[in-house]
Amino acid sequence: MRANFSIAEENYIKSIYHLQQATGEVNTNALANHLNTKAASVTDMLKKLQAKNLLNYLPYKGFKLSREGNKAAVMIIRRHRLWEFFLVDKLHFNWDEIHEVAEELEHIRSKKLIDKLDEFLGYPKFDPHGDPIPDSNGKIDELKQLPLANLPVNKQAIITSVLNQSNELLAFLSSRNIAIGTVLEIKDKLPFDNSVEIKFKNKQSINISEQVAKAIQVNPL
Amino acid sequence: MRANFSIAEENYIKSIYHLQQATGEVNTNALANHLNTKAASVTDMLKKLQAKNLLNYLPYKGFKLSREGNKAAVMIIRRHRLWEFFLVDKLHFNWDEIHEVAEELEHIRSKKLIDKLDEFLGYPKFDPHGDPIPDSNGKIDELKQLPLANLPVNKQAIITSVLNQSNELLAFLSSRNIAIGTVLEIKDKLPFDNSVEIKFKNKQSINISEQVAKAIQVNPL
DNA sequence: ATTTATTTTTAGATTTGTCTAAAAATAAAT
DNA sequence: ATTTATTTTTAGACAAATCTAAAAATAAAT
Repeated sequence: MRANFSIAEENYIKSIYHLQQATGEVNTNALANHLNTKAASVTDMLKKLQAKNLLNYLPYKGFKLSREGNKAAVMIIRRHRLWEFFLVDKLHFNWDEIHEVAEELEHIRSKKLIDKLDEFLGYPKFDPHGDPIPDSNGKIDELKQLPLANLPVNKQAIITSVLNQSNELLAFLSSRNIAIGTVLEIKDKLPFDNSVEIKFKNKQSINISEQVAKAIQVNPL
Repeated sequence: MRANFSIAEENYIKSIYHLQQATGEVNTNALANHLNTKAASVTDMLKKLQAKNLLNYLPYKGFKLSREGNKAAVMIIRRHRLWEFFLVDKLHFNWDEIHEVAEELEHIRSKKLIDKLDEFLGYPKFDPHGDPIPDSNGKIDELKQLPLANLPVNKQAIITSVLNQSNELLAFLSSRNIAIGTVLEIKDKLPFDNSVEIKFKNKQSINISEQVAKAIQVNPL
């Protein structure tokens, strides 16, 4: 059966998914708050999602996404994150400007569009915030993101995001060819200033200050 | 005042614009037919557009877009055609697959998104169907499209579209570096087979058969 | 174990965009 | 110039998504 949900339904599905991920538990009020709406509206929609088998919902008891609802959520998130990647990588948006626009783009439901966009972008694994992008089958690289400063020595990792978005830092990183997706490992941690000696796959090594190493988020491979 | 219309409103505005362009006159039934809806629904929406000063509407007498409505229409068309260009040029969609998707993308109303997309695409002047793309001020290169076969000798023109979408023809054209946007002129028309001798801006000349010259649509410069 | 507070759901109204069926205005035809 | 046909508009209903206010269920507190 062809999945085809309204924009409102998709926003609920996505919010439930995120709240489940973040807190394990979701309740009506939390969801209403997250969606900037009222609890009564949430109840109405829960019943609708239940009727569509996207949700396991027992009045007053609680609710969570069904297997099918989960699948739908993952595909919405795939669309959102691919568009975010596009906006930053191709259109050169800043990281703080993309969310709103991606929020609209994510609702364009053409499987072909998204798969072709994915191909065009080079099958990126992480969006500009470092969150993993589900593949076309809905598989997600589970991410255990940590600051580069906390990465064990000699453990390979991939850069997934940078917390500090200052132009100075971004310019510094780009001058060193450090970007999201760069693979590196720490060869040494220098105790007197907490700077780290990192080595790229091309064997080149450079030294990074503690502040920078804390801002760079990585995902161990 | 920030223009912000619903998707339904935008679809009406766009349809009225297109029908005005095509036939000069629009009436309620024609618009209902074009939008795949009913005349009563059209009347309702006309009143709403009138209230927003997008339309000059006199019940029973007729209606047409106001200056402001026209401006809105042009911006919607700009979005639609830029996305169509993107789909073909970047994502390699075929020309017959893009309309539906562009129909959805056109409603994402972020001026910044569209202007950045325009820049990314290299400020294209024509969409893949050869229709002109309005610039960010709403200015349109008015198009008097004609088959290359009918272009006068020694008159420069730009290729705006190709009628026949067969793979063979597209392959032939691409092997000769002929594409949408290519600037050329006819140096000679050979009467015995109606083939034409065309010359590119780089001074190179080749011969094109009558069939091909009829399929290539150009816009005189 | 009641009372009190919180959370969730119902009941009923509202807005947007649509519809059908009937009425009103305009156009065409005898 | 009436009658007939066509077009357009009104009137009233409906579905989706939302809201406020009140009721019901559950949880917390004395």
